[in-house]
Amino acid sequence: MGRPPTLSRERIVDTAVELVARDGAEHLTVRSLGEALGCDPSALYRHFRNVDDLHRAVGDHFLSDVDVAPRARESWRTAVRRLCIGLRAAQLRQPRLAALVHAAPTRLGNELAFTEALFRELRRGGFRAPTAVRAYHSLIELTVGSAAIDAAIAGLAPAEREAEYQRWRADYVALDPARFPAVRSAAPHLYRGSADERFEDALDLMLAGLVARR
Amino acid sequence: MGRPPTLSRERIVDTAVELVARDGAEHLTVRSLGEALGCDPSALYRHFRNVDDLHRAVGDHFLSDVDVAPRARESWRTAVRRLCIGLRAAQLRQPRLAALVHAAPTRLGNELAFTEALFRELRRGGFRAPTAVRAYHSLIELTVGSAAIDAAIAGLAPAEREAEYQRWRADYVALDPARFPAVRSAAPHLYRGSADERFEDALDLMLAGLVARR
DNA sequence: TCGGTTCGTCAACACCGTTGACAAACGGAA
DNA sequence: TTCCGTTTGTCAACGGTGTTGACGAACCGA
Repeated sequence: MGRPPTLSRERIVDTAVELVARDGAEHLTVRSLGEALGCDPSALYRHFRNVDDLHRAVGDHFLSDVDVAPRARESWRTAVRRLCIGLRAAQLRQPRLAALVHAAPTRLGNELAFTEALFRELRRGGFRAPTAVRAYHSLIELTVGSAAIDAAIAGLAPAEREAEYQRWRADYVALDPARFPAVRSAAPHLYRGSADERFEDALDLMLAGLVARR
Repeated sequence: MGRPPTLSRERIVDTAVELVARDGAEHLTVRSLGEALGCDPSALYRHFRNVDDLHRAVGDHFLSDVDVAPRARESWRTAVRRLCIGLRAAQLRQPRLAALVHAAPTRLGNELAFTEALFRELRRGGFRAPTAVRAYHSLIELTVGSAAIDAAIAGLAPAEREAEYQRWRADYVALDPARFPAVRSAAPHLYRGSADERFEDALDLMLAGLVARR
């Protein structure tokens, strides 16, 4: 009964995902999404309470493609590493969500599956409950946290991103060596490579700490 | 020569800090700041290139009370630990503003002083430039990132915060042991203690990794 | 055929950051 | 003293954002 819908939450989310993939997350606006759907922007409010609600749905969609299935012949350490990298990648695919929502765990479908997988691997690594929890919290703090701060820059186009890094580096290189000797000598090496590489560095450091502590 | 200025970067930043403290960082806009200063919003552009420039200046202001002075008889590891904990504390003091700023380093006075101190200690710990930079990036990623995601919950009153943690824990405890065995058995230990303690756990893990790698 | 319901459209509202033209207020030079 | 150049705040506007309420088209059941 009533007018037949041309839109649906699913179609909207799918289009939003395409739009983010094509133009970057910063171009995902109610108006651009309306245009991509061929409808008036305000029509979206028939399916989502507000733009945050929409962002959540899009974020959930991205979280669904983290591969949490156990793999044969994979060490617990490699598995934990892979899980965290996958979580980060999924979160960076929806920056706005990564920056806001991760203050609290959603405790819903995809996130539960991920959490189970992470604890499964930690247990396999020989960590008992209280220690495993501390390791879990540490890994999540690093993975989700770093995704949150990398989200903004990850939304940029590669060329712009590199230009931004270069600008930061230039500022550090230009420092007075008398006042900032340590920073100055480290400056040429700052913000080389990708944020993903820096995250993996940090993750490996933490994993090394975990192994040393076990 | 020229018309005498009624504004200055310092007065603008001070007013912005008051405004953030009173209304929260999400209400810090060019227009509201102009009103608080009793001037036209566009006047701010005589002192800041854009709103990002302003945000960095305000954010840097909050870093001023991190103690970065070197201490006698303090190991590099203890010093690095203290510096990171101090940085986190400063950022959690203005949670919402931290959310605005954390995307990019401010590269201004207080942040430079902090960065210099951190590199000074890492160098003292025997790390050479490229390795020190990787350690620096890892520590910052963890410290700033975890502050970003802890910011929201840190703003709550202690009682509310504990109630929130208990709610999360209850959700995990209520899970079906058949589908989520690993999470279920870890559940009673989740979100015990403070976010600060969990951060220090993670930091110690990373420091242990650093030592192991050195 | 009629009423009720759904849902996309349209026009507006209240914000946001930012810019360019303009005027007021000064110091120095003529 | 007059005039000029410079600084600096004011003003009006532009294009962008999310959001809302009135409206009408399109359908179903009675």
